[in-house]
Amino acid sequence: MNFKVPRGTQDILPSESWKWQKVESIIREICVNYRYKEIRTPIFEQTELFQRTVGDTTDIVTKEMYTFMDRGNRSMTLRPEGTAPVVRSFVENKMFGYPDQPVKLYYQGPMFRYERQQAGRYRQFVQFGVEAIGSADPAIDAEVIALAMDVYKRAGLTDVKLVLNSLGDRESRNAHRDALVAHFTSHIEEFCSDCQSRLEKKPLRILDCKVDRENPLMETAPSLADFLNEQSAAYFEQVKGYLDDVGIAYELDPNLVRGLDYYNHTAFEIMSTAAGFGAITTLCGGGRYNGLAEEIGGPSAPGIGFGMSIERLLLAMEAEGKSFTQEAELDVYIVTLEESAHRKGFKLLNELRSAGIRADMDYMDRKMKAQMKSADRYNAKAVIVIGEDEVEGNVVQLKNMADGSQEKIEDAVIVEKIKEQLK
RNA sequence: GCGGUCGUGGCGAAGUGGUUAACGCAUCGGAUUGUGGUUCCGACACUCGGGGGUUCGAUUCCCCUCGUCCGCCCCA
Repeated sequence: MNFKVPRGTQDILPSESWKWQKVESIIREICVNYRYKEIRTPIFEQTELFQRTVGDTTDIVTKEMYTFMDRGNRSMTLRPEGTAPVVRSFVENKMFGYPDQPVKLYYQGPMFRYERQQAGRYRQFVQFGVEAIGSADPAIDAEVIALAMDVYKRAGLTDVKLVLNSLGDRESRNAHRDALVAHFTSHIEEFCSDCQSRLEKKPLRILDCKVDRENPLMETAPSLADFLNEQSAAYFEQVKGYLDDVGIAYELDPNLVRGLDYYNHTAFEIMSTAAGFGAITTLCGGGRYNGLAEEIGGPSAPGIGFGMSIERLLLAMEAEGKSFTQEAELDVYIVTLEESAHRKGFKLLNELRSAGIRADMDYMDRKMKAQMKSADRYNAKAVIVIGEDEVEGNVVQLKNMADGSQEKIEDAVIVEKIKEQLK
Protein backbone atom coordinates (compact mmCIF):
# COMPACT_ATOMS: atom_id res chain seq x y z
CA MET A 1 0.00 0.00 0.00
CA ASN A 2 1.43 3.31 -1.02
CA PHE A 3 0.20 6.55 0.40
CA LYS A 4 0.24 9.85 -1.35
CA VAL A 5 -0.54 13.40 -0.37
CA PRO A 6 -4.18 14.19 -1.05
CA ARG A 7 -4.77 15.78 -4.40
CA GLY A 8 -4.20 19.49 -4.41
CA THR A 9 -2.06 19.42 -1.30
CA GLN A 10 1.68 19.42 -1.05
CA ASP A 11 4.51 18.66 1.28
CA ILE A 12 6.76 21.62 1.82
CA LEU A 13 10.16 20.04 2.12
CA PRO A 14 13.28 21.49 3.73
CA SER A 15 14.51 22.59 0.34
CA GLU A 16 11.51 24.92 0.20
CA SER A 17 10.46 25.50 3.78
CA TRP A 18 13.30 27.90 4.48
CA LYS A 19 11.80 30.24 1.89
CA TRP A 20 8.47 30.05 3.66
CA GLN A 21 10.18 31.04 6.86
CA LYS A 22 11.71 34.03 5.12
CA VAL A 23 8.31 35.14 3.88
CA GLU A 24 6.80 34.62 7.29
CA SER A 25 9.42 36.75 8.95
CA ILE A 26 8.89 39.51 6.41
CA ILE A 27 5.19 39.38 7.11
CA ARG A 28 5.71 39.59 10.83
CA GLU A 29 8.08 42.51 10.58
CA ILE A 30 5.76 44.44 8.33
CA CYS A 31 2.80 43.80 10.57
CA VAL A 32 4.76 45.09 13.53
CA ASN A 33 5.53 48.23 11.54
CA TYR A 34 1.86 48.78 10.85
CA ARG A 35 0.78 47.67 14.34
CA TYR A 36 -1.25 44.70 13.21
CA LYS A 37 -1.39 41.87 15.70
CA GLU A 38 -1.72 38.19 15.03
CA ILE A 39 -4.96 36.32 15.53
CA ARG A 40 -5.24 32.55 15.26
CA THR A 41 -8.70 31.17 14.65
CA PRO A 42 -9.73 27.54 14.23
CA ILE A 43 -9.18 25.83 10.95
CA PHE A 44 -12.87 24.90 10.76
CA GLU A 45 -16.02 26.80 11.58
CA GLN A 46 -19.73 26.26 11.46
CA THR A 47 -20.72 25.87 7.83
CA GLU A 48 -23.39 28.48 8.27
CA LEU A 49 -20.79 31.17 8.89
CA PHE A 50 -19.41 30.91 5.38
CA GLN A 51 -22.78 30.37 3.73
CA ARG A 52 -24.13 33.54 5.25
CA THR A 53 -21.15 35.80 4.75
CA VAL A 54 -19.34 34.60 1.66
CA GLY A 55 -22.65 34.12 -0.09
CA ASP A 56 -24.91 31.28 -1.15
CA THR A 57 -24.38 31.88 -4.82
CA THR A 58 -20.61 32.12 -4.82
CA ASP A 59 -18.40 29.41 -6.25
CA ILE A 60 -16.77 28.99 -2.88
CA VAL A 61 -20.00 28.08 -1.17
CA THR A 62 -21.69 26.21 -3.97
CA LYS A 63 -18.88 23.90 -4.97
CA GLU A 64 -15.60 24.44 -3.17
CA MET A 65 -16.15 23.90 0.52
CA TYR A 66 -14.82 21.01 2.52
CA THR A 67 -17.89 20.38 4.62
CA PHE A 68 -18.44 17.53 7.02
CA MET A 69 -20.71 16.53 9.86
CA ASP A 70 -19.01 16.17 13.19
CA ARG A 71 -19.97 13.53 15.74
CA GLY A 72 -22.52 15.84 17.27
CA ASN A 73 -24.18 16.07 13.87
CA ARG A 74 -23.17 19.68 13.34
CA SER A 75 -22.17 20.84 9.91
CA MET A 76 -18.58 22.07 9.90
CA THR A 77 -16.46 23.50 7.11
CA LEU A 78 -12.73 23.78 6.68
CA ARG A 79 -12.22 27.50 6.30
CA PRO A 80 -12.12 28.57 2.64
CA GLU A 81 -11.08 32.11 3.50
CA GLY A 82 -9.97 34.11 6.47
CA THR A 83 -12.16 37.16 6.83
CA ALA A 84 -15.38 35.58 8.07
CA PRO A 85 -13.66 33.69 10.91
CA VAL A 86 -11.77 36.80 12.00
CA VAL A 87 -14.90 38.94 12.00
CA ARG A 88 -16.72 36.16 13.84
CA SER A 89 -14.02 36.26 16.48
CA PHE A 90 -14.16 40.06 16.56
CA VAL A 91 -17.85 39.89 17.34
CA GLU A 92 -17.71 36.91 19.68
CA ASN A 93 -14.88 38.38 21.73
CA LYS A 94 -16.44 41.84 21.73
CA MET A 95 -13.34 43.42 20.28
CA PHE A 96 -15.51 46.38 19.32
CA GLY A 97 -15.15 47.29 22.97
CA TYR A 98 -11.38 47.34 22.93
CA PRO A 99 -9.81 50.71 23.67
CA ASP A 100 -7.53 50.54 20.64
CA GLN A 101 -9.66 51.10 17.61
CA PRO A 102 -9.65 50.18 14.83
CA VAL A 103 -8.76 46.63 15.73
CA LYS A 104 -5.94 45.65 13.43
CA LEU A 105 -5.38 41.94 13.02
CA TYR A 106 -3.42 39.62 10.79
CA TYR A 107 -3.49 35.89 10.31
CA GLN A 108 -1.53 33.33 8.43
CA GLY A 109 -2.49 29.74 7.88
CA PRO A 110 -4.02 27.12 5.63
CA MET A 111 -7.27 27.63 3.76
CA PHE A 112 -9.18 24.93 1.94
CA ARG A 113 -11.08 24.96 -1.32
CA TYR A 114 -12.09 21.90 -3.26
CA GLU A 115 -10.83 22.81 -6.70
CA ARG A 116 -9.01 21.16 -9.53
CA GLN A 117 -5.33 21.66 -9.03
CA GLN A 118 -3.41 23.91 -11.37
CA ALA A 119 -0.34 26.09 -11.30
CA GLY A 120 -0.76 28.32 -8.27
CA ARG A 121 -4.01 26.74 -7.19
CA TYR A 122 -4.26 24.19 -4.45
CA ARG A 123 -6.90 22.59 -2.30
CA GLN A 124 -4.93 23.53 0.75
CA PHE A 125 -3.07 26.76 0.44
CA VAL A 126 -1.62 29.21 2.89
CA GLN A 127 -3.03 32.65 3.12
CA PHE A 128 -1.68 35.67 4.86
CA GLY A 129 -4.27 38.34 5.47
CA VAL A 130 -5.01 41.40 7.51
CA GLU A 131 -8.25 42.89 8.75
CA ALA A 132 -8.71 46.43 10.06
CA ILE A 133 -12.06 46.56 11.76
CA GLY A 134 -13.85 49.51 13.26
CA SER A 135 -12.85 52.39 11.04
CA ALA A 136 -14.47 53.86 7.95
CA ASP A 137 -11.62 56.24 7.30
CA PRO A 138 -10.58 55.96 3.64
CA ALA A 139 -6.99 56.34 4.83
CA ILE A 140 -7.09 52.91 6.36
CA ASP A 141 -8.12 51.43 3.01
CA ALA A 142 -4.92 52.91 1.69
CA GLU A 143 -3.00 51.60 4.69
CA VAL A 144 -4.17 48.05 4.10
CA ILE A 145 -3.27 48.25 0.43
CA ALA A 146 0.11 49.77 1.25
CA LEU A 147 0.79 46.92 3.65
CA ALA A 148 0.10 44.34 0.97
CA MET A 149 2.29 46.16 -1.51
CA ASP A 150 5.06 46.30 1.07
CA VAL A 151 5.11 42.53 1.33
CA TYR A 152 5.77 42.20 -2.38
CA LYS A 153 8.33 44.95 -2.30
CA ARG A 154 10.20 43.28 0.55
CA ALA A 155 10.13 40.00 -1.36
CA GLY A 156 11.88 41.79 -4.18
CA LEU A 157 9.00 41.68 -6.65
CA THR A 158 8.77 44.45 -9.19
CA ASP A 159 6.33 43.05 -11.74
CA VAL A 160 3.15 43.60 -9.77
CA LYS A 161 0.22 45.87 -10.37
CA LEU A 162 -2.59 47.06 -8.20
CA VAL A 163 -6.06 46.98 -9.69
CA LEU A 164 -8.73 49.04 -8.00
CA ASN A 165 -12.46 49.50 -8.11
CA SER A 166 -15.32 50.62 -5.95
CA LEU A 167 -18.40 48.50 -5.49
CA GLY A 168 -20.20 51.30 -3.71
CA ASP A 169 -22.56 51.03 -0.79
CA ARG A 170 -25.78 49.07 -0.70
CA GLU A 171 -27.89 51.78 -2.24
CA SER A 172 -25.46 52.18 -5.13
CA ARG A 173 -25.25 48.48 -5.70
CA ASN A 174 -28.98 48.01 -5.72
CA ALA A 175 -29.43 50.79 -8.24
CA HIS A 176 -26.75 49.26 -10.41
CA ARG A 177 -28.19 45.83 -10.02
CA ASP A 178 -31.58 46.96 -11.27
CA ALA A 179 -29.94 48.61 -14.24
CA LEU A 180 -28.01 45.45 -15.06
CA VAL A 181 -31.08 43.30 -14.95
CA ALA A 182 -32.87 45.73 -17.24
CA HIS A 183 -29.89 45.74 -19.59
CA PHE A 184 -29.39 41.99 -19.92
CA THR A 185 -32.85 40.52 -19.50
CA SER A 186 -34.05 40.86 -23.09
CA HIS A 187 -30.94 39.17 -24.51
CA ILE A 188 -30.03 36.81 -21.75
CA GLU A 189 -30.44 33.76 -23.98
CA GLU A 190 -27.30 34.84 -25.84
CA PHE A 191 -25.27 34.25 -22.70
CA CYS A 192 -23.79 31.17 -21.14
CA SER A 193 -25.78 29.16 -18.67
CA ASP A 194 -23.75 30.52 -15.78
CA CYS A 195 -24.65 34.04 -16.74
CA GLN A 196 -28.27 33.13 -17.13
CA SER A 197 -28.44 32.04 -13.56
CA ARG A 198 -26.33 34.99 -12.49
CA LEU A 199 -28.95 37.33 -13.87
CA GLU A 200 -31.26 36.47 -11.04
CA LYS A 201 -28.84 35.76 -8.29
CA LYS A 202 -26.05 38.20 -8.87
CA PRO A 203 -26.12 40.11 -12.15
CA LEU A 204 -22.95 41.94 -11.18
CA ARG A 205 -20.96 38.84 -11.84
CA ILE A 206 -22.05 38.68 -15.45
CA LEU A 207 -19.56 41.48 -16.03
CA ASP A 208 -16.89 39.17 -14.74
CA CYS A 209 -17.71 36.41 -17.19
CA LYS A 210 -14.85 35.34 -19.42
CA VAL A 211 -17.01 33.21 -21.69
CA ASP A 212 -19.21 36.03 -22.86
CA ARG A 213 -16.48 38.62 -22.85
CA GLU A 214 -17.06 39.41 -26.54
CA ASN A 215 -20.79 39.94 -26.36
CA PRO A 216 -21.57 43.54 -27.39
CA LEU A 217 -23.92 43.90 -24.46
CA MET A 218 -20.87 43.75 -22.21
CA GLU A 219 -19.50 46.93 -23.73
CA THR A 220 -22.72 48.81 -23.30
CA ALA A 221 -23.56 47.44 -19.88
CA PRO A 222 -24.22 50.04 -17.24
CA SER A 223 -21.02 50.65 -15.31
CA LEU A 224 -21.08 50.53 -11.60
CA ALA A 225 -19.06 53.70 -11.51
CA ASP A 226 -22.06 55.56 -12.89
CA PHE A 227 -24.29 54.33 -10.11
CA LEU A 228 -22.15 55.23 -7.15
CA ASN A 229 -24.14 57.60 -5.01
CA GLU A 230 -22.54 60.76 -3.74
CA GLN A 231 -21.09 59.31 -0.56
CA SER A 232 -19.71 56.23 -2.29
CA ALA A 233 -18.10 58.24 -5.05
CA ALA A 234 -16.63 60.65 -2.54
CA TYR A 235 -15.27 57.81 -0.47
CA PHE A 236 -13.60 56.22 -3.47
CA GLU A 237 -12.06 59.55 -4.45
CA GLN A 238 -10.55 59.87 -1.01
CA VAL A 239 -9.09 56.36 -1.09
CA LYS A 240 -7.48 57.14 -4.42
CA GLY A 241 -6.22 60.41 -3.04
CA TYR A 242 -4.47 58.71 -0.15
CA LEU A 243 -2.90 56.20 -2.51
CA ASP A 244 -1.73 59.02 -4.74
CA ASP A 245 -0.24 60.80 -1.76
CA VAL A 246 1.99 57.87 -0.88
CA GLY A 247 2.89 57.14 -4.46
CA ILE A 248 1.10 53.83 -4.88
CA ALA A 249 0.17 53.40 -8.52
CA TYR A 250 -3.06 51.67 -9.43
CA GLU A 251 -5.09 50.76 -12.43
CA LEU A 252 -8.84 51.31 -12.34
CA ASP A 253 -10.91 48.39 -13.49
CA PRO A 254 -14.67 48.94 -13.37
CA ASN A 255 -15.16 45.23 -14.00
CA LEU A 256 -13.20 44.13 -10.99
CA VAL A 257 -15.86 42.38 -9.00
CA ARG A 258 -14.70 40.53 -5.97
CA GLY A 259 -16.36 37.17 -5.76
CA LEU A 260 -17.50 37.23 -2.17
CA ASP A 261 -20.81 38.73 -1.15
CA TYR A 262 -19.63 40.75 1.79
CA TYR A 263 -17.56 43.24 -0.16
CA ASN A 264 -18.59 46.84 -0.77
CA HIS A 265 -16.86 50.11 -1.52
CA THR A 266 -13.15 49.56 -2.08
CA ALA A 267 -12.21 46.37 -3.92
CA PHE A 268 -8.70 45.58 -5.10
CA GLU A 269 -6.47 42.90 -6.46
CA ILE A 270 -2.74 42.73 -6.80
CA MET A 271 -1.54 40.76 -9.80
CA SER A 272 1.76 39.55 -11.10
CA THR A 273 2.70 40.85 -14.52
CA ALA A 274 5.82 38.68 -14.70
CA ALA A 275 6.32 36.97 -18.04
CA GLY A 276 6.21 33.24 -17.69
CA PHE A 277 3.81 33.30 -14.80
CA GLY A 278 0.95 30.82 -15.12
CA ALA A 279 -2.59 31.60 -16.10
CA ILE A 280 -3.48 32.63 -12.61
CA THR A 281 -2.00 35.99 -11.87
CA THR A 282 -3.90 37.18 -8.84
CA LEU A 283 -1.56 37.32 -5.89
CA CYS A 284 -3.78 39.15 -3.48
CA GLY A 285 -7.41 40.14 -3.23
CA GLY A 286 -9.20 42.29 -0.76
CA GLY A 287 -11.76 44.92 -0.09
CA ARG A 288 -14.01 46.67 2.34
CA TYR A 289 -16.80 44.85 4.11
CA ASN A 290 -18.92 47.35 5.97
CA GLY A 291 -21.88 45.49 7.40
CA LEU A 292 -20.23 42.12 7.76
CA ALA A 293 -20.00 42.34 11.54
CA GLU A 294 -23.71 43.07 11.73
CA GLU A 295 -24.42 40.18 9.43
CA ILE A 296 -22.74 37.94 11.96
CA GLY A 297 -24.75 39.38 14.79
CA GLY A 298 -22.45 42.05 16.08
CA PRO A 299 -22.68 45.81 16.15
CA SER A 300 -22.05 47.95 13.13
CA ALA A 301 -18.32 47.86 12.54
CA PRO A 302 -16.88 48.75 9.15
CA GLY A 303 -13.84 46.80 8.06
CA ILE A 304 -11.35 46.23 5.32
CA GLY A 305 -8.81 43.54 4.65
CA PHE A 306 -7.12 41.31 2.14
CA GLY A 307 -5.90 37.77 1.69
CA MET A 308 -2.79 36.75 -0.19
CA SER A 309 -1.42 33.35 -1.05
CA ILE A 310 2.08 32.54 0.08
CA GLU A 311 2.33 29.91 -2.66
CA ARG A 312 1.65 32.51 -5.31
CA LEU A 313 4.06 34.95 -3.78
CA LEU A 314 6.75 32.31 -4.05
CA LEU A 315 5.68 31.48 -7.61
CA ALA A 316 5.85 35.12 -8.57
CA MET A 317 9.35 35.36 -7.15
CA GLU A 318 10.33 32.37 -9.23
CA ALA A 319 8.79 33.88 -12.34
CA GLU A 320 10.76 37.06 -11.76
CA GLY A 321 13.93 35.16 -11.02
CA LYS A 322 14.08 36.57 -7.50
CA SER A 323 15.17 34.52 -4.55
CA PHE A 324 16.16 34.85 -0.94
CA THR A 325 19.73 34.23 0.12
CA GLN A 326 20.33 31.13 2.12
CA GLU A 327 22.91 31.14 4.87
CA ALA A 328 25.49 28.44 5.58
CA GLU A 329 24.01 25.61 7.59
CA LEU A 330 26.75 24.85 10.04
CA ASP A 331 29.52 26.44 12.02
CA VAL A 332 31.26 23.24 12.99
CA TYR A 333 31.23 19.65 11.79
CA ILE A 334 32.85 17.02 13.96
CA VAL A 335 34.70 14.20 12.25
CA THR A 336 35.38 11.15 14.37
CA LEU A 337 37.49 8.13 13.50
CA GLU A 338 36.56 5.36 15.87
CA GLU A 339 34.40 4.44 18.84
CA SER A 340 36.15 6.38 21.61
CA ALA A 341 36.50 9.38 19.33
CA HIS A 342 32.81 9.15 18.50
CA ARG A 343 31.95 9.35 22.18
CA LYS A 344 34.26 12.27 22.78
CA GLY A 345 32.88 13.95 19.68
CA PHE A 346 29.30 13.59 20.82
CA LYS A 347 30.13 15.14 24.17
CA LEU A 348 31.91 18.03 22.51
CA LEU A 349 28.99 18.41 20.11
CA ASN A 350 26.70 19.02 23.06
CA GLU A 351 29.00 21.62 24.55
CA LEU A 352 29.22 23.48 21.28
CA ARG A 353 25.47 23.53 20.89
CA SER A 354 24.99 24.71 24.44
CA ALA A 355 27.30 27.57 23.59
CA GLY A 356 25.02 28.50 20.70
CA ILE A 357 27.27 27.14 18.01
CA ARG A 358 25.60 25.33 15.14
CA ALA A 359 27.23 21.94 15.06
CA ASP A 360 26.67 18.41 13.83
CA MET A 361 28.50 15.13 13.36
CA ASP A 362 28.30 11.89 11.41
CA TYR A 363 25.81 9.24 12.46
CA MET A 364 26.23 7.01 9.43
CA ASP A 365 29.51 5.36 10.35
CA ARG A 366 31.14 6.87 7.32
CA LYS A 367 34.80 6.92 6.46
CA MET A 368 36.77 10.04 7.18
CA LYS A 369 36.78 11.18 3.59
CA ALA A 370 33.01 10.90 3.40
CA GLN A 371 32.68 12.81 6.66
CA MET A 372 34.80 15.59 5.24
CA LYS A 373 32.54 15.66 2.23
CA SER A 374 29.55 16.02 4.50
CA ALA A 375 31.21 18.94 6.25
CA ASP A 376 31.74 20.49 2.87
CA ARG A 377 28.17 19.89 1.78
CA TYR A 378 26.81 21.55 4.92
CA ASN A 379 29.13 24.44 4.30
CA ALA A 380 30.68 24.10 7.74
CA LYS A 381 33.07 26.88 8.54
CA ALA A 382 35.24 24.61 10.65
CA VAL A 383 35.82 20.92 11.16
CA ILE A 384 36.97 19.25 14.35
CA VAL A 385 38.83 16.00 13.77
CA ILE A 386 39.04 13.49 16.59
CA GLY A 387 40.98 10.24 16.34
CA GLU A 388 42.70 7.92 18.75
CA ASP A 389 45.64 10.28 19.27
CA GLU A 390 43.39 13.20 20.13
CA VAL A 391 41.40 11.15 22.62
CA GLU A 392 44.60 10.13 24.38
CA GLY A 393 46.15 13.58 24.28
CA ASN A 394 43.00 15.43 25.40
CA VAL A 395 43.18 17.57 22.31
CA VAL A 396 41.32 18.07 19.09
CA GLN A 397 42.30 19.07 15.55
CA LEU A 398 40.55 22.24 14.48
CA LYS A 399 40.50 22.80 10.75
CA ASN A 400 39.46 26.00 9.05
CA MET A 401 37.55 24.94 5.94
CA ALA A 402 38.06 28.18 4.12
CA ASP A 403 41.85 28.13 4.02
CA GLY A 404 42.56 24.55 5.00
CA SER A 405 44.73 25.47 7.96
CA GLN A 406 44.65 23.24 10.98
CA GLU A 407 45.80 23.44 14.57
CA LYS A 408 45.83 21.29 17.66
CA ILE A 409 43.64 22.65 20.46
CA GLU A 410 43.39 21.63 24.12
CA ASP A 411 39.98 20.24 25.02
CA ALA A 412 39.53 22.81 27.76
CA VAL A 413 39.64 25.80 25.44
CA ILE A 414 37.99 24.41 22.32
CA VAL A 415 34.65 26.16 22.72
CA GLU A 416 36.29 29.53 23.35
CA LYS A 417 38.65 29.01 20.47
CA ILE A 418 35.84 28.25 18.05
CA LYS A 419 33.74 31.17 19.18
CA GLU A 420 36.70 33.39 18.54
CA GLN A 421 37.28 31.94 15.10
CA LEU A 422 33.63 32.34 14.10
CA LYS A 423 33.57 36.03 14.86
C1' G B 1 -17.03 19.96 -12.93
C1' C B 2 -14.81 19.96 -18.24
C1' G B 3 -10.43 19.55 -21.78
C1' G B 4 -5.31 18.19 -22.85
C1' U B 5 -0.53 16.03 -21.18
C1' C B 6 2.41 12.76 -18.80
C1' G B 7 3.70 8.67 -15.05
C1' U B 8 10.98 4.34 -16.11
C1' G B 9 16.29 3.79 -9.92
C1' G B 10 16.92 9.34 -4.64
C1' C B 11 16.75 13.15 -8.88
C1' G B 12 17.08 14.24 -14.31
C1' A B 13 16.38 11.38 -18.51
C1' A B 14 16.94 7.38 -23.09
C1' G B 15 14.56 2.99 -24.80
C1' U B 16 12.48 -1.68 -27.53
C1' G B 17 6.84 -6.57 -28.45
C1' G B 18 11.48 -11.16 -26.84
C1' U B 19 17.84 -13.73 -23.20
C1' U B 20 21.72 -9.07 -18.69
C1' A B 21 16.31 -1.80 -19.06
C1' A B 22 21.30 3.28 -21.85
C1' C B 23 23.35 7.62 -19.83
C1' G B 24 23.99 11.96 -16.46
C1' C B 25 23.67 13.79 -11.33
C1' A B 26 23.56 12.29 -6.41
C1' U B 27 25.03 8.43 -2.97
C1' C B 28 28.41 4.64 -1.06
C1' G B 29 33.27 2.08 -1.43
C1' G B 30 38.34 2.24 -3.36
C1' A B 31 43.00 4.71 -5.70
C1' U B 32 49.66 3.10 0.58
C1' U B 33 47.42 3.02 6.74
C1' G B 34 43.59 9.58 9.87
C1' U B 35 41.57 14.93 6.16
C1' G B 36 36.90 18.21 1.88
C1' G B 37 35.33 20.86 -2.68
C1' U B 38 39.32 18.14 -8.83
C1' U B 39 40.44 13.33 -11.29
C1' C B 40 40.24 7.92 -12.02
C1' C B 41 38.04 2.95 -10.82
C1' G B 42 33.97 0.18 -8.83
C1' A B 43 28.89 -0.54 -6.66
C1' C B 44 23.76 0.93 -7.01
C1' A B 45 16.11 -0.61 -11.00
C1' C B 46 13.86 -9.61 -9.54
C1' U B 47 11.83 -3.78 -12.63
C1' C B 48 9.45 0.38 -15.93
C1' G B 49 2.40 4.24 -11.09
C1' G B 50 -1.58 0.23 -9.87
C1' G B 51 -5.16 -3.54 -11.81
C1' G B 52 -6.99 -6.30 -15.90
C1' G B 53 -6.76 -7.85 -21.11
C1' U B 54 -4.37 -9.20 -26.06
C1' U B 55 0.05 -12.32 -27.08
C1' C B 56 4.16 -18.04 -27.02
C1' G B 57 6.13 -13.44 -24.62
C1' A B 58 4.89 -6.55 -22.74
C1' U B 59 8.09 -1.65 -19.66
C1' U B 60 6.75 -1.06 -24.80
C1' C B 61 -0.40 -2.64 -27.76
C1' C B 62 -5.72 -2.11 -25.58
C1' C B 63 -9.13 -1.06 -21.33
C1' C B 64 -9.88 0.63 -16.39
C1' U B 65 -7.89 3.09 -12.21
C1' C B 66 -4.83 6.29 -9.34
C1' G B 67 -1.73 10.27 -9.68
C1' U B 68 1.10 14.54 -12.22
C1' C B 69 1.41 18.85 -14.84
C1' C B 70 -1.15 22.45 -17.90
C1' G B 71 -5.61 24.98 -19.51
C1' C B 72 -11.15 26.38 -18.91
C1' C B 73 -14.52 28.12 -14.95
C1' C B 74 -13.28 30.77 -10.66
C1' C B 75 -10.30 32.42 -7.37
C1' A B 76 -5.56 33.20 -3.16
